[in-house]
Amino acid sequence: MPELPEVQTVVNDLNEKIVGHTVIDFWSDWPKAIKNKSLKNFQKEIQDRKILNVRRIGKNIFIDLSGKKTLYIHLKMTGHLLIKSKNHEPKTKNYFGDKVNSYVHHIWYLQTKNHKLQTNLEFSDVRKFAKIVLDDTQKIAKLPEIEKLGVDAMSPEFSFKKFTEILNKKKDKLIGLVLMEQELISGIGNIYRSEILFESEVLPQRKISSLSLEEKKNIYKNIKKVLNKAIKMRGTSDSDYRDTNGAPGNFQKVLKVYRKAGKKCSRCGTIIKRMTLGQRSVFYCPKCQK
DNA sequence: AGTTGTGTTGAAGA
DNA sequence: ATCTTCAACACAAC
Repeated sequence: MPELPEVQTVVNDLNEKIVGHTVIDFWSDWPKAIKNKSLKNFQKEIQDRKILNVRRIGKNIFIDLSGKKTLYIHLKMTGHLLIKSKNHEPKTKNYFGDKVNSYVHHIWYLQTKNHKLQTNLEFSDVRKFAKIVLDDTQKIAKLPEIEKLGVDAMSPEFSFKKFTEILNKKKDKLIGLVLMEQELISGIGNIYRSEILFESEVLPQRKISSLSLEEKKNIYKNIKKVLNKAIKMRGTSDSDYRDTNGAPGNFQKVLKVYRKAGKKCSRCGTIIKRMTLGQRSVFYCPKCQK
């Protein structure tokens, strides 16, 4: 499941590999993913645009194109972008044959100006929940779902003061829910909320109003720490997520509680528990977390 | 072989 | 307003 660290990994890869390339064609067998125009118009409007820059807010990816257009992509649950260069195979092991990478429903055909490099940007998405929008950069920024996004969890603007302000507005809510709410803080999903709260030794079902200053500081610190570590490890490939080479990340190797129900806590040996919070599973150690 | 779990987000229902 | 449920969709696991 792509959350902030996975999306950051993809954005870094795209900036490294496809900036400067021009879109020469586009193919799709699932045009439903394109939210604001027909396949035909999408193809017409993206053609000959140069890729200038790639950025993100929370889990949302923005590919800035020439002519003041932006390609906005949300990977949702199983979406991942693959970069396949025609001219040279990836230096490392080739993962493109893996089943998880085989559900390609959209392809951007790219080319460098001198025609030296031909590259496909392919979008694999088993469950087809992903979203693609192409529009003026300004209009993308004004989309309701973008405009209402909360502060990005890894941005410098997300200070402890800001975190406290957010918490103060949500005193009656549960910390396990607040961490996931994209309109409050953007970027944290189901995997990292469990991991952050484990590291913070706070139970997910705790009410905001019951948290001490010490606990709040601890949670804030661990949001940055856990996400940073996950970015360094190129994200979690618990199920479908893959990087632009089709390769899995590494953070699943160091998960402490996520999907560990029934297993022993790495810190104290107590059996890790699972509960449902906001229609999703949350995992915790009943002894380490208070 | 049918049922269930999986999790992101937006929309619909209460 | 605010909370809860569902729907989008496909597959693995039971």
